[in-house]
Amino acid sequence: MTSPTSPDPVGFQHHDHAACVHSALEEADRQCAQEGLRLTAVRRKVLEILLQGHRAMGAYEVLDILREDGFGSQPPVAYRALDFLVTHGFAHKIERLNAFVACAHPGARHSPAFMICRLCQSVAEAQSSQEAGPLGDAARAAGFHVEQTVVEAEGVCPACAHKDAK
Amino acid sequence: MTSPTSPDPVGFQHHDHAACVHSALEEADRQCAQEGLRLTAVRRKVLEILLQGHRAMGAYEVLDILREDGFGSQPPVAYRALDFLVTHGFAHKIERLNAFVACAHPGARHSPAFMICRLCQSVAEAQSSQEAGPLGDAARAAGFHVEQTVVEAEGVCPACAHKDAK
DNA sequence: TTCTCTCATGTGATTTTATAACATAATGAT
DNA sequence: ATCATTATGTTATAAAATCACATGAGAGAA
Repeated sequence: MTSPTSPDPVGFQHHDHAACVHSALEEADRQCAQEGLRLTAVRRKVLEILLQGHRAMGAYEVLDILREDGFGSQPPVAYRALDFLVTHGFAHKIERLNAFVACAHPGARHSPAFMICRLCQSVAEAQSSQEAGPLGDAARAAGFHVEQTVVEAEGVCPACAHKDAK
Repeated sequence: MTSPTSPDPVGFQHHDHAACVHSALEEADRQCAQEGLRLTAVRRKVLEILLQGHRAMGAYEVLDILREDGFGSQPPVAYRALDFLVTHGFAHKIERLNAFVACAHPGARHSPAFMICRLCQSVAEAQSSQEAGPLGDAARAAGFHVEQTVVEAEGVCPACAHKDAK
C-alpha cells in the first residue's frame, strides 16, 4: 500500500527521528495529564507506532503491529485508539488515503492541511485555518458554519520531483 | 446513510430541479462529443442518478438504482462509471463521506471545495483554487507540486442552523 | 462488408476498511 | 468496598472498493 522504503515521510526534510518520537510521546503524556485524558497503554502504543512509522498508516497496518506487541488483535482495538488520538489532536486521518498519521504540531489548536506525494506516499502537514482561503470565503458567503475541515493536496514532493527530472 | 428527506441539497438554495438535470445532461453530451469521450448509457445514467439525487450518494446507492433500471448490478459497474465521471469533471468524490456528487459547475476547469452539513447531509460546491489560501502557500514554501486537492468543510448549513435555533 | 483492435460492460470472487454488539476488565469517585 | 464510568477484548458483520476474466460494442483499416 505504501512504499516499503518511504524515504522522507511527514515533512519533506530529514530530522532526528528517535528524539522526535520520544519527545512527542512525552508531550502527549503531559497534555493528557493536563486535560484529564487517559493515554492508556494501547493508545500510547498506537501513537508510538504512528510516530515510528512517520507516515500515513492504515488501521490494519497499525493493528498488525499491535498484535505483534501483545495487544488485542481485532479491528476495534486499533480503530478506538485511533479515534481517541484523532479526537484529541494527537493524530489525523488522511481521508484521501484512509490512513492515519501522527500530528506534526501537537498541542497547537489547528486545522491541518496535508501534502501527499503520490510517488513516495510521504505526507507533510501544514497549518491551515478554518476561516482563511477560498473555503472560508465561500462559507461566509453561504452562511455555512464550519466545524472541521479536510484539506489535502495530492501531488509530487520536492524529492521525487528532483528524482523524476533525473 | 443520508436523511430520507434531504431538504435542500447541493447548494443551499432552491432551484428548478428538472431543468437543471436536463440541462446538465445536455451539457455533458456536448462536452463529451467535443472531447471525443464516450458518454455511454451506463455513464449517462449514473450522471443522471447523481443529478436527480442532487446530493452525495454512495456507490452502492447508485448501484441499487442502476440495477432497478436494468443495468449491471455488480459494484464495478457503478465504480467504473463513477470513475469516468470524476476523471472528466462531471462528478466529484466527497472523501469525507465516501460518496459522489454531480458537479455543480460542469465545464469549468476547477478544483472544487465542499461544504457538508452534518445535520441534513446536504453538500454545497464552491469554487476553490490550487494556488490560493494556506495550502497553496504551504505548497509553494515546501516546493510541493500540487496536482489535485481535496477541500471539504463539515459543519452546519444555514437552514439547519436556523432550525436549531428554533 | 468483414476483420480486428480497443475500449466498455457484466459477473463472480475477494480484499480492504470500518462498525455493531456484547462481555469483561480497569479506573476513579464516593 | 461499592458503584458508576470508561476502556478493552472478541465475535460477527457491514460497507466500500478492487481483481480477474469473459463477453460485447464501436471505430478504423483492409
